[in-house]
Amino acid sequence: MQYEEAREEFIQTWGNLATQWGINRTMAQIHAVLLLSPNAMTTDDVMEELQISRGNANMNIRALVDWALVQKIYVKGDRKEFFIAVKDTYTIARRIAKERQRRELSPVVSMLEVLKDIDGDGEMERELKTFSADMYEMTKQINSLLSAFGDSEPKWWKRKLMGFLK
Amino acid sequence: MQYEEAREEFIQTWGNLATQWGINRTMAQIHAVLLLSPNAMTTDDVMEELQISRGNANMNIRALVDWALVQKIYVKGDRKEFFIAVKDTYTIARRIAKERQRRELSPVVSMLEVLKDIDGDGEMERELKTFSADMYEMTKQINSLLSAFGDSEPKWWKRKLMGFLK
DNA sequence: TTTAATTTTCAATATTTTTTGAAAATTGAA
DNA sequence: TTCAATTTTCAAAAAATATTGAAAATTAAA
Repeated sequence: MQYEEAREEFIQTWGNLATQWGINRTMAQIHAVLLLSPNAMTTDDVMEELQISRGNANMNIRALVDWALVQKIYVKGDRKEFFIAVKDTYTIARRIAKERQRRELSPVVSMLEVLKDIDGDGEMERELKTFSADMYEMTKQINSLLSAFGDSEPKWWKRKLMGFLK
Repeated sequence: MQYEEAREEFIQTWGNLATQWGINRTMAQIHAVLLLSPNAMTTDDVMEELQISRGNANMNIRALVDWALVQKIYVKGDRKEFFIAVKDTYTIARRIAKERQRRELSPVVSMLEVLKDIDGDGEMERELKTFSADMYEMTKQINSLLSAFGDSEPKWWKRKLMGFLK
């Protein structure tokens, strides 16, 4: 397989994936472009590469910086900002997990916390209470798992994972 | 907190969550309604409850059945189809994990498999190869983890999770 | 069979999300 | 300071996604 074809494939797949995550396609494509670039890139480089507008590039690069998946670099003698992606795959996974935990899991945990003690004792009420309690227990466990992952070093995590699967 | 308020809160949060998962809001809201219902419901019940059209209800209920989150029930003496949600939280989690694994992880694994052996040995090529190989290793591990989860019983999983977090 | 109840499909419409691009704000060199 | 380079914002436009509702298909009782 030729380089250009492979590169294109990677950028597209990464983008498609993202849309299934509620992340916008362009954000993921920019991430892909930066991941594959050996050098830091400017906003203009990204615009040129993906044929997108300045506003779009700017907003999505910023989102990537917020997610800590991309770092802003200052090159002396140059006014422009340069960007470089974090390349370590475990770090990437941990940061994505952290962000998703914050956006997805946390709201559920808060909701379930409140739902556990609603008034009444009819069939409907019990259905809601039981389900909330069960869900709360599981969600907290998943939450702990993700926190452990987010706080630990790649080496530790790899070892744990191996042990888990053996 | 009053029952109706709690119920509304649950349905809304579940729906919001779904949009961040690339699942449509209505599908999740129907799921929520069925989860909280002590009895099986018909398409008309769901339409009435969420104030949505027949086409919408039909398509999204079918999607829930495809995900194995909802079961179709035949009540004798009644022409209508009834639906009931799977209530066990670990089963729900496993089925969602399975579906997401299929939709999200699998395409990445296939892509990375192909990308590992591209032509050339320049800086760009090496960047792509190294990254693909790293990513492939990690993705396969996550894949194994999810498979283990999907194939195992709640009891086993709970125990494993406890052990992991201790 | 026939027929009415029920489910499914899908083109048209509505809604939501993303993107653009130009104006406003910011930055830092001179 | 001033001013040009650069970044950011955001209203309007475009694109993507979800919903409607009525017609077509299916189903099962009579």
